[in-house]
Amino acid sequence: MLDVNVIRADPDAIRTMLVDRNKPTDVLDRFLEADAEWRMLTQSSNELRKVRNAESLRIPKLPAGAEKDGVIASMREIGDRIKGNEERMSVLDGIREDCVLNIPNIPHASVPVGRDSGDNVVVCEWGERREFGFAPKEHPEIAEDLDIIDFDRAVKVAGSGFYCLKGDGARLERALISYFLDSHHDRGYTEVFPPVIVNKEALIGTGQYPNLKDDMYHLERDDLFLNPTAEVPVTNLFRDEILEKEALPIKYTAYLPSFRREAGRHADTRGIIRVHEFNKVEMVRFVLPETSWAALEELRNDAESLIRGLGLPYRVLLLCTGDMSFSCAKCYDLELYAPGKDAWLEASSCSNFTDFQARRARIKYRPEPHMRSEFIHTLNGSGLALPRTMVAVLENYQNRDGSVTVPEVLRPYMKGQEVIASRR
RNA sequence: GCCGAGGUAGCCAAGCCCGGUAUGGCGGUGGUCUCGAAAACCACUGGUCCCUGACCUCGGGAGUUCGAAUCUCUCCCUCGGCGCCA
Repeated sequence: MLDVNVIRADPDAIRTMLVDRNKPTDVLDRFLEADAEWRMLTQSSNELRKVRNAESLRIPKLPAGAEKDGVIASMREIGDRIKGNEERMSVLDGIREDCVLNIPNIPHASVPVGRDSGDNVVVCEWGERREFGFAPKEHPEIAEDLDIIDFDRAVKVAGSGFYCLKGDGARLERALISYFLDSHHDRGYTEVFPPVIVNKEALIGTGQYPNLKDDMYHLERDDLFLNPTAEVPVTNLFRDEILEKEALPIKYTAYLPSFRREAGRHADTRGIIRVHEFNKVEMVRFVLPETSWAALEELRNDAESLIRGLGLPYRVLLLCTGDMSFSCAKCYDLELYAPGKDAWLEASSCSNFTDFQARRARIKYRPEPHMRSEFIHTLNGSGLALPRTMVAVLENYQNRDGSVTVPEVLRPYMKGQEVIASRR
C-alpha cells in the first residue's frame, strides 16, 4: 500500500508507474475522485462536529425552557447532517480503500522498464553446463525409473497437480530442506515454523489479497486460506507491532508447504515444475528503511550461495516493471538450469518491498524514543523452492545408468549416501 | 461446543453500575538544580489536517441520545474453566 499523501502529491508519477507496470490506470482516477469528495466531506463534518461539541457543553448548563429546547432541536439537525455525511463518506472510504489496496508498489529507479518476462535483464550466469555424453533425461523419467516420485497414486489422494515423493526421493527432499535451513542458520537467520493456514488480514498485509485471491485455496467455513508462500505467515508475525529499533534487522527463515490453485493453467503440467502444493524454505528480513537496498543484495547472495553449494548452473534475472509482482519495488529471480528439459527454472525470487507491506501490515519502529513511529522495510526471498531444485538436481546429477549422484553437500543429511539408484 | 472474565495511548492500569467529551502510573525526552550524576521538581510524551487552531481516537460495526469509553444489539479477538480430541 502506498502512502496516500504520495499519491495525492504526484498523481502523474503514479500514473506513469502503472503504465510501466502494464496495469490499467483507472484505479488511480477512481481513487483521486473519491478522495477529493471524501476530503471535502471530512472538512464539512469536522466543522459540524466543532459546533456540536461546543453546544453540547452548553446544554447541561442551560435552564430548562425554550432556549434549551431550541438548541437541542438544532443539535438534532446537525446530528442528522453529520450522519448523512458519514454515510456518504463510508461509501467513499470503501472506494478509496479498494483502490489503494489495488495500486502496486513503485519500482526502484534501477528496475528496467519493460512489458513482460521477455524484457527481464540477465544480470549474471554462474556455473558450467555439464557435458553428458548421452541424452539427458527429463525429471519425470528419471523419477519414474528410480521409483522416487509417485504421480498416479497422489492423484487418488488429492487430484492432478499433486505428487508423492517416495523412498530416496522423500529423503532427498528432506535433505535439501535441512541443508537450506542449516545454511540460513549459519548466516544468522532465526528459524521459525509458523502456521500453514493464514487469515485474510495476513494476506492483505503482504499484498496477496485481494489481487491474487483466486489463486489461493480458501477454507470457506472459517474464512481462512492455505498460505501461497511462507512470506505471508512469517511477515505477518509482526503485524500491528512497533518494533524496537535495536531489534532490527530481524532475519527469519522458515520451511513451510505452499499452496497454489494455479487456476486456468494447463500448459507444462507434466512433472513437478508447477504443482498445487510444494515445499519451500523462505527467508524474510525486517530492516531499517535506509538499509533495505543493501539487504536485498545480501538476501540474493544468501540464496545464490545455496545453489553454488549444490553445484547447479544458474542465472540471475532482474525483473522488469511489467513482470514484477504487485508488492515489490525490485526483484531478482534465480533460475536453475535443467539440462533434461533444456530450460531455466525459477527457484527463487528475492524482493525488496520497501515500506509497502509494512504499511499494509502496520509494522513500525521508533527512530528515536518518543518520536513518531515509522514503517520498517520488509524483504523476502526463497531459499529455495523445493520442486524445481529437485528437478535441477535430478537432471544435472543424472548418470548414464539412470542413477543420480547425491550432491556432496547433501550427503551428511542422507547418512552418507552417494548415489540414488534403482531398487527395482 | 458450553460457561466465565477481559480488550482503554509505547507498556500497565482507572473510569463503565449512575452518559457531559481520556485520569493516573511506568518507561521515554527536554528543562531547573549540579563540577558532573543521582534524587527531587517542572514541562512534554496516540493520530490526522488547510497546524495561532480544529477534528478524530477507549477491539470492529450498528443503534439509542443534543451528547456514548460509559446504555442496547451484533461481530471479532485474548485469557481462564468445562467438554471433545491427535
